[in-house]
Amino acid sequence: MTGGYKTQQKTELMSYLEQMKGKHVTVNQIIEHFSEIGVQIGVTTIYRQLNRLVDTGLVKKYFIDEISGSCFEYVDINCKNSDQDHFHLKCEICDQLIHFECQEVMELQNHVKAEHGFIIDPVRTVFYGTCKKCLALKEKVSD
Amino acid sequence: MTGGYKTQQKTELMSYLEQMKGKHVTVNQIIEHFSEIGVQIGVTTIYRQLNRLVDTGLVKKYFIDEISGSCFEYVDINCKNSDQDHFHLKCEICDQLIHFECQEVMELQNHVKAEHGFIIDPVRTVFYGTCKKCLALKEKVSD
DNA sequence: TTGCGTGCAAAGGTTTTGCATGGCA
DNA sequence: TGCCATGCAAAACCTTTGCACGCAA
Repeated sequence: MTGGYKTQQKTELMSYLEQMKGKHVTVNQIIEHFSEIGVQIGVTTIYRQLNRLVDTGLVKKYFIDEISGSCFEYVDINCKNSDQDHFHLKCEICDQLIHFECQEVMELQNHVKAEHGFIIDPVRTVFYGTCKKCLALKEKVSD
Repeated sequence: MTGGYKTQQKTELMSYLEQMKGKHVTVNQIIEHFSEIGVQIGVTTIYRQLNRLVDTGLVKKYFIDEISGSCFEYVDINCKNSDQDHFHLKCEICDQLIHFECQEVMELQNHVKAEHGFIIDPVRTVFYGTCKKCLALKEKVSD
């Protein structure tokens, strides 16, 4: 699928990414993880594999201001093909990924297409913000 | 307001940021600008002042993957509550980043907050998809 | 055997820090 | 005068690239 040869490093990396599905992972986290479980894998390899995965669309790359360096996230392919019609909300505090089906978003999609000529891709678009729980917690603290 | 002494470098930087209000500015752009108009200002100073401005909330810092390095944008305090919030559209084909102010998105934001208890963060959220030009090109090709 | 994958070392780029100097109040 | 701001140089990062070696097919 990804092409090329099958190596231990690739297998281990994919395994970890799948395990962390729905959460963002930094290169440092990956390095630490492999260090902990005693798997030998070079930084260069991690970067190269991640870039390849991003190119093929299996992994999404994004930036978060509090964290130095970029984050990566495994994208579930099954999700990709089955239901095109839902979006994701992602809480920046607890990292929870929320499946999100909502008529209003569909309408926004139509509006943006009609008025701005832009077609929004639901698979890649993630709404970042603060979820219910974390919001409640936040308000509690500030009291 | 910003505290500290008033220096030529600070004044020049603020002036440029205000002039570029509503647009993203990279450190490189700032350096080039001052080089062009013949104002002496060190890179260190630019970073230090920008960080200070971000801390005070006068400037927002963005991380956008298509650009190496971070982006900064002056926030007009007067408009902070009205129409300062904008989103970004990013074309997955041509990589263009589009500033996007739209009533419908604000409404969606309100809806999601009211119905789903989730507060969408405009700074972090990017709509991925296909822009007008690339869409036209796509359709042309498939004809 | 072929050629991709790996990993070291080095380079490239962005941002921060140490420190001496200069400028504001 | 006192202290903050500046800017050079160097360091600290993150990421990519060159190259030789190893390993999958």
